[in-house]
Amino acid sequence: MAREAGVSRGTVSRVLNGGHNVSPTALAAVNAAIRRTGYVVNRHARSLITGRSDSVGFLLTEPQERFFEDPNFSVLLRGCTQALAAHDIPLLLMIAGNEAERRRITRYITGGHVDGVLLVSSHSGNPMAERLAKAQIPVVACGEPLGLGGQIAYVGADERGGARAMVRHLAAGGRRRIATITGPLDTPGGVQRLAGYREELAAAGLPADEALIAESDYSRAGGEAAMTALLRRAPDLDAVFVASDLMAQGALVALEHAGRSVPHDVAVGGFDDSPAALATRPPLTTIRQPFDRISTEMVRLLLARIAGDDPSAVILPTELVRRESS
Amino acid sequence: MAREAGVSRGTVSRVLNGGHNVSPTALAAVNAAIRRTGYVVNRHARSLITGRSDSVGFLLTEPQERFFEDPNFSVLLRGCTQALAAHDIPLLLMIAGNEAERRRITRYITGGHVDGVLLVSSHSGNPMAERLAKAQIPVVACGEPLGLGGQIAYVGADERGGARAMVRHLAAGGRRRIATITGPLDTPGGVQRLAGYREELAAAGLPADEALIAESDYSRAGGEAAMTALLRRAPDLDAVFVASDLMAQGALVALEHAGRSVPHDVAVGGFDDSPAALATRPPLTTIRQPFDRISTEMVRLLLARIAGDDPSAVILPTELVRRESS
DNA sequence: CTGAAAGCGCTTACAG
DNA sequence: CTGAAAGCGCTTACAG
Repeated sequence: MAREAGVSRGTVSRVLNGGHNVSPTALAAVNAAIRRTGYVVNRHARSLITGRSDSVGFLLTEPQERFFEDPNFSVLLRGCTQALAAHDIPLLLMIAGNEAERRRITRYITGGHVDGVLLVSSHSGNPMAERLAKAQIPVVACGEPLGLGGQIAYVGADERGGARAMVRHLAAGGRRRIATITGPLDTPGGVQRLAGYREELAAAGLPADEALIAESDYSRAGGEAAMTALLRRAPDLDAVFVASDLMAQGALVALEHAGRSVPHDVAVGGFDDSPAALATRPPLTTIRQPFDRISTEMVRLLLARIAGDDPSAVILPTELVRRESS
Repeated sequence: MAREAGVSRGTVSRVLNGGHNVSPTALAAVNAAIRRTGYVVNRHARSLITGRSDSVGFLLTEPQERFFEDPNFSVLLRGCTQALAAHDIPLLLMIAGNEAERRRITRYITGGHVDGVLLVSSHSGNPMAERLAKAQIPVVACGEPLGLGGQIAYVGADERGGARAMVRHLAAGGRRRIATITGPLDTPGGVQRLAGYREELAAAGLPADEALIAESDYSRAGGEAAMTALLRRAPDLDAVFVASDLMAQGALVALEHAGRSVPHDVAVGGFDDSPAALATRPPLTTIRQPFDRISTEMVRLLLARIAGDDPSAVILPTELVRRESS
């Protein structure tokens, strides 16, 4: 290659790395030679020197069923792959469903095989975020990692605001006994969406009633079970804000079994605007999470972290999407 | 490391690469030192020598909506990640939704960044398989790549047999006007499942009727549209075999709009046994594709290809799963 | 602005 | 079975 362009290997390398301190003549010669020969740098040789891998990990720490079932993960994964591809950075997919895998993957990551990791998991109790932060690995989480304030960069949606918007919408439709099915209360989404529900109920002058609140697990089956429990505890409910579309799918099944028509008897609101929201009968009114922008921002923050920036947080707005379920 | 174990770097390397030609004493010393220091080989240095990257690509060549919508991809992706993790091989996710991306990724792959690729795409008309094969990249496809017979290893399910089993099941339920919604007829799944439908209809002594056949695109919306068209063309149909669960989800919507009850008026059978099959009302009777085994086999074949084996094909059995839609 | 040289951390013949 | 040595293809001070 150097011979092909009639310059030294050092000059070729300088061209490849930004073209600083290179004369226009040399630059042109090298670029021409690159074009002519289809030369591609050997990433391994480069990484051996620089100590960087020029790749990042997408780490999913969820039990395997969740990944199968919840379309949100695919959406996020695809968005991040795209955003990284624009920088010509490959994404390594890592799935840590249990402690053995978490150990193996931690070893792998701290071994320097990736420059940073995009961490996706609904549960914030999981130990990966902390371990990686301790090992000085640049990490950007999806959603605020509870209890690790400030140590880890993250991108989140305005969960609380979204929840309030949904409850406001249900109340505006004349509903007075508005129930909620929450996500796990050890997850930021679970906590924030419930907080928004409570706030808006108060703002609307509706009484708080713990019988109208059921905690669930973001799964379809969990949503169905929670809805069944709510109907037993509070048969007079006339609306329900379900903290994920997938759980809402389950809730609709329970409502159908109970002979309640949607939205006539019970108005239903979901959260996410995932593909699941279009798969239900009736289609779900829901809160749209801007997954495209979330992925883009996660990648931007991670690249900045890798370049040495301090951790920062980005909160993106959510939006009410009206369909037929309420 | 060599010093730590009191042997030469050559000996350490030999231990790391299988421990051949190493005395038990040296082996023990090296292993102890590894344990003690938490030593991890530098993959880049190793790759620089061996010319291999010790990683493989998972290449998805689908327009982006499909990946969002179709749970089969996630299932496959997860299975392959797991299977590779067992060999400590990272998976690079690559998504080529358009020609520009295909070009970039082809360059990337032929640049030696991965040792082989797992190719997933329903359409066989796409040019990646051929390009990669030409560039001598080990490839294993999911489903038989049409028109590339023998050049490319692949793993598939017994699509035709599955289709036959479903039609047999519908006929056994007393249905006589059995329609079908096919996948795209430039995909192996589209072709094979339709062939199975035709064969079994003939075997059951039921007349063939082209009005009962509608081609679609594996999407939910496509399934809905196709079902609507079928109901118009053949209002007397009493069953429909839909070539994917996602399309069946759409078909159920169309049937509901048309006021046909399932399974009473129309029996519905899907294909895949994807998570979508459990999300419908009623749950779908479907043909189970053994995605777990498919991923495992794809990985096995790819590793064998990389090791120098000739391309081979594996066909896995499918199975009827009875639920409530027929 | 540019070239010669050192060195990144491994693997692999080659002697012994 | 083992060590010394060469070399993989880059990048990066260092002189000039």
